[in-house]
Amino acid sequence: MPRSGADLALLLLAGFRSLADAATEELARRGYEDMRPAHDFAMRAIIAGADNASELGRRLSVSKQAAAKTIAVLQERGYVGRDTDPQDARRKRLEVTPLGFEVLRQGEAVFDELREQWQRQIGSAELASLEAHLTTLVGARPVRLDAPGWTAHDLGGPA
Amino acid sequence: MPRSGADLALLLLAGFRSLADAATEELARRGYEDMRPAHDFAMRAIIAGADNASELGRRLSVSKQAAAKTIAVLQERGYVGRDTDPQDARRKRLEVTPLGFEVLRQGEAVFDELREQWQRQIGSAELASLEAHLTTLVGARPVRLDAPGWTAHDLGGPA
DNA sequence: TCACATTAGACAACAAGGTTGTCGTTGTCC
DNA sequence: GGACAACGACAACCTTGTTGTCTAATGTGA
Repeated sequence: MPRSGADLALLLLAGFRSLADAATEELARRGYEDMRPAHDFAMRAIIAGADNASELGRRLSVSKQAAAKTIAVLQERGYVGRDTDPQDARRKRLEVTPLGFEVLRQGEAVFDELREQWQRQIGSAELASLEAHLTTLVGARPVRLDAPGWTAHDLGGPA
Repeated sequence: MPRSGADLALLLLAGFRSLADAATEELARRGYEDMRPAHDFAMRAIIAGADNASELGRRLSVSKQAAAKTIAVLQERGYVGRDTDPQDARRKRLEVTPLGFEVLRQGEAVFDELREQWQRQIGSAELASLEAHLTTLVGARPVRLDAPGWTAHDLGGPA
């Protein structure tokens, strides 16, 4: 049982990686290779209204150039489409394709399965309370997505 | 309250980032700029016996070349020293310097403070149970540090 | 209406932290 | 002694970020 604060941090990271790695693996098994959480986040942001690169960058707290790179990947794989905005010739309007929606749907299903596994392991009430407590803690000191950055190395994993 | 598996994953990530960001900020405030969790992990591994680059790579589930790069940074900042091994001329023996130990000590103090904050927020018993449950879950499906990599972008933050 | 500031997106250069592959040197084992 | 393993160094490259600069399009205020 961890006692130090550092152990607690590591535990949270391990929990996240455990879920995320399993999800990525399963998604790859289902034919969606190289899907990464960031792609998921980006697509959701696009759906939520960030329909151009600059806006997407702002939503993800990332430079517009970085957002453009992510979009390029997503577009290459057919998950998002892009066409010029009739209202503003500077903009390229983004939209998630049916294939993109399919990936999102499957990703959600995979995560839900993983959560059910956890529920079976520690019990429904316990998992719910764990989530509730974490929500309290995180809510009290909200994640600063614009905080100093973390890289794969920081997070204990190879890239 | 989160219900989906994806929300759970995000919650864990948010928890980690919340702690880690706060710790890095505080450490920077105390004069240790550019300290990253990876540096901390690496130093601990060195202390735990990974006293050469190849071994450090293995412990961190990272290539020996990547480990060497991390060591170079740590050495440059005076946190670790290196000298040739009298027993084996191929090896360069690593050792954490007093300055390195000082950073580790302060890092620990910072994390412990953060943990205490959390304890005050949700209660000692609750935090302990959260940790215990997470340990169970993570232990049951151990974090694969050699799994497909996660980058800062994946983790929702800029680099 | 015209000048000026702002914005979108493209492109280039670079940083950090990884990867693989190669190589020379050193150790170990039969 | 010779084959093989392992250490560290070096180089090339990938990914995901970052700035900075540029052009084209748009908005705005005198």
